[in-house]
Amino acid sequence: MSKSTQKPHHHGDLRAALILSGIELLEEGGVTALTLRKCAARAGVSHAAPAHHFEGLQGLIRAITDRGMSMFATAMQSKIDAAEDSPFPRLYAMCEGYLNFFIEHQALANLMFNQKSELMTKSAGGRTTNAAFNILVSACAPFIHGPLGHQATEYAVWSLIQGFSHLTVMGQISCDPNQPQISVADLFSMLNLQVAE
Amino acid sequence: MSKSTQKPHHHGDLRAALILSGIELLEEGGVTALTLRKCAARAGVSHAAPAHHFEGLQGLIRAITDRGMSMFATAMQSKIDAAEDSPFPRLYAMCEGYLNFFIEHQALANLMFNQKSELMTKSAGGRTTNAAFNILVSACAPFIHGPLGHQATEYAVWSLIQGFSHLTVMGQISCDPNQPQISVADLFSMLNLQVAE
DNA sequence: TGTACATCAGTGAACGCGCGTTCACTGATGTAC
DNA sequence: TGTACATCAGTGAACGCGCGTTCACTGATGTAC
Repeated sequence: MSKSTQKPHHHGDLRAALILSGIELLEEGGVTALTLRKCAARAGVSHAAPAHHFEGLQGLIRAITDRGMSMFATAMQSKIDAAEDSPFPRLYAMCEGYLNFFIEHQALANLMFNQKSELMTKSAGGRTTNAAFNILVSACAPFIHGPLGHQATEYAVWSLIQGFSHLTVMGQISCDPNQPQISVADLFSMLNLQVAE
Repeated sequence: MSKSTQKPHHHGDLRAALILSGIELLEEGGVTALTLRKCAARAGVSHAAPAHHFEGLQGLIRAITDRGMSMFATAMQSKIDAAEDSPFPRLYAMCEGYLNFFIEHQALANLMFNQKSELMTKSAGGRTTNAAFNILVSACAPFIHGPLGHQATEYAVWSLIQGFSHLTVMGQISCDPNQPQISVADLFSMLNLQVAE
């Protein structure tokens, strides 16, 4: 709450600081490096302090996941906003945002996508409270057609970019600059997409 | 080595037993449940015994990964062997083996695919020592064509089935029996594949 | 075939470590009057 | 404006736990002669 330039004795926003510290730890040392004690140390408080803000390590992880999801949505949306306003460029921009997020926040993405959750499962209305998945659904919308409907398109696009991002980050798909690098557009040229009339 | 039906005092094949125990622990409790002490207990030996067979926990994890890769290759190959001997059925069979392995060995698959490794990175000749990836490459071979060559086809197929398997296992893609289930064939009908002449 | 000996796999006690959690406490903040 | 008091965030010592690792040991196995 405090906007004073003096560092208040009562931290001010320890909760946010702990989430940030947690993300840093995650990115430096992977999920095994994420502990309450280390987060507290990095935020400059005693190791017992986090108990006032989170329900154990699981609570912190939940908060980090939420923060990550919002960063993820932002990464995709800002790419889309910078793209030409037509279906293919928007789709590719979304996917580039997806891939970049994985590259820039590898361990965080790993944490987010290695939890059993239904954060991204659609409700009957096709929407969810998860902003990131809604962005993906919107980017796919112009391409929905055929007997398989939206499910095939969305799952194909999602699976393709999820798998590609994951394999890239894990070093399975060559990042060697001497090798010809495959682009998102090249990858998606393999997909049978056309703008529905 | 011993094939005697009597349980020998010197375990006989403790190394293999520890790998098996490790896989069981993994599948029961995820990667955090995988410890040397628990593996030893499950294999019925003292907790110091594994040190004679593995270089620490990392060594055990490496051995489990290797075993997992071989199970993974077998899962795909046996599906292919049971399929009609033509390109599409073989490709779909490979993918079903891929998906089934993830479903049946979730935590093991997770462990295998969340390591930075180049196990599956192709050498210049397009082959690798990894049997699983060679199976995937072979299944893709009939479809290679166009200016993008083998890379686009292989990466698209691999990314698609990897993403789909991962998202399915993580519960992101609905497994609700009331929802229309999307099949591997439906998914791959979205991919622009044709048998090269 | 028998004996002596080296090798090797597994034992069990002990160690230090980092972890999450608890608890009485302190000191700053906010509020009632 | 001032005082009394409740609330709340952070402290620091202490706890028990499971972990990997070490080490002297034991007892079975394999080998040389």
